[in-house]
Amino acid sequence: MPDDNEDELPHALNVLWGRTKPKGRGRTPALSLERIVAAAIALADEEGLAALSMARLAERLGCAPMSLYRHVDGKDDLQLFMLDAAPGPPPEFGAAPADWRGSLTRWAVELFGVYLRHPWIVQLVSSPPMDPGQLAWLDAALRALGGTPLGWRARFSVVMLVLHYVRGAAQLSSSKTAEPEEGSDGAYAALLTELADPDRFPALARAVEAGVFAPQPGAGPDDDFHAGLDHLLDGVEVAIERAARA
Amino acid sequence: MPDDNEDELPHALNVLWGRTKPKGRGRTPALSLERIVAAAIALADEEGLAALSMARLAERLGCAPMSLYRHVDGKDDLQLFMLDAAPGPPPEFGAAPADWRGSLTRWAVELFGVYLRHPWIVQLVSSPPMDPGQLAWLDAALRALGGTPLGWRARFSVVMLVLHYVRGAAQLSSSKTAEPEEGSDGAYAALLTELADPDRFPALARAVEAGVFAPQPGAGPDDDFHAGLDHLLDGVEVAIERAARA
DNA sequence: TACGCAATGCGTAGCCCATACGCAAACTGG
DNA sequence: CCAGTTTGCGTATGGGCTACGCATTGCGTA
Repeated sequence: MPDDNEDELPHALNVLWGRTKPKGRGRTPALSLERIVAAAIALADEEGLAALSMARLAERLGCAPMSLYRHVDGKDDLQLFMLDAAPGPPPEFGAAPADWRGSLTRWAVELFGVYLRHPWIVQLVSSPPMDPGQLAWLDAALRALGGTPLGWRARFSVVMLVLHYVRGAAQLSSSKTAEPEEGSDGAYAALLTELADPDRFPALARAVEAGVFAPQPGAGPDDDFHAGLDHLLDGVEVAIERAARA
Repeated sequence: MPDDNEDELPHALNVLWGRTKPKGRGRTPALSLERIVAAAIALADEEGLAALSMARLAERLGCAPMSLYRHVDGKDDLQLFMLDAAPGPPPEFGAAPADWRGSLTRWAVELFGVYLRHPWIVQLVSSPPMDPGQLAWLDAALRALGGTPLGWRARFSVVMLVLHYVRGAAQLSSSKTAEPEEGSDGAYAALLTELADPDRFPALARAVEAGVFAPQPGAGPDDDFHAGLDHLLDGVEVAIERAARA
């Protein structure tokens, strides 16, 4: 693995961006980077990020733990590969779609779906994205705003706003879905009812009393997400109208 | 530690909410929960969450590793205590402040400061908050909207929106600040310049070209945060005006 | 065909980590 | 002074990541 130094980059990036030697002389590989990454993603999806260890991954692939290190520099590098591959391609729209709000909404909804299917992504993200997979999503979001009068800086700000919201909402949604077996929100609501002393937390007690944390009768789990997203995009719309008048 | 079962709660919560036995008979403690939590917070602040291990924490406290387990049920419980203690008290304002926007802005800015001083908080949050420390912040944010015509459900949605944004912005800001020694953003900008192929990522390439990722000459690091927050609150304002007309 | 190079698979071993268990130490009320 | 109680902590177990080096396998070439 320590073939070239090329940079101080995490090596996963050198591979992801195609800085790789041709190499065709040696033994035929029984393992491949793609298989390793796919197995790692499947394992994290099924049993959570905490269950992802090199040993368990090797077991799932039917190879010895140390064999993985021929294709991956270490666990951190493996996670970089996972972050690149898991989201898949972003939604498609032209360079300057007429309906920025619809495009950005579609982008947000699809990304929300990705995070719900791979909850570990949110826990893993720590540094700014530098891999092709995540940059493609970033580019798509910027393109959704291509028809607006916003400057590049404002567009980026808007995209980050939406991105942060999607991540937060997905994290909240997964944590409520994943834990107990049955009435998941119900447990949290009951606990808050007991803990929210009206003298100490007046507003919270009123909110609990109003049933904010109880599951909505006629609403899916994505309805809260859509409501918040609409608030957010209302603010973006204000900014766009303001920019159009300037 | 396994004194009462009281519930299926993580034990840290039983302590935080005052469900504790008086106990005054035994050996004088050389360690205390407060000292342990404070040392753990300091360690995570200085060397990052990855450097927080029971052994290193004990070393810092001058005791044996296993001594910690007399006061804490395990590492997870310790982290619950840290999450409760680290934020400190939220900003104060009355039950229904006249200036909701100013109040919520102050709340967001202070929370942003908390996250910048304790970057590990964002990495640690996974389940909905149930400790007094975090609930106090939640209550304060709900109170900031006390004078608006929004319903409780809408208020909660707005608070979550702001919370998600603050967390995301703080995570981005810390990851850029923490890594290299000098021109931190510069490195990311240079890398993107090299990687953002205009054919593959047209919008991203244009944004890089426009200097979006270069550090602003006459701007502090919080300016991006404030700009995004204002967009967001513009959207909240739209919702409030809409609710007032109904 | 036979040889050597290149690249892979993987066994061993070292270090760090969380923590169950049980005993020794220290203090207090009677 | 003793019994009871609570704390401090030594030992040991099981798991995790991974540096290192050797055996294995296939290709290109003579």
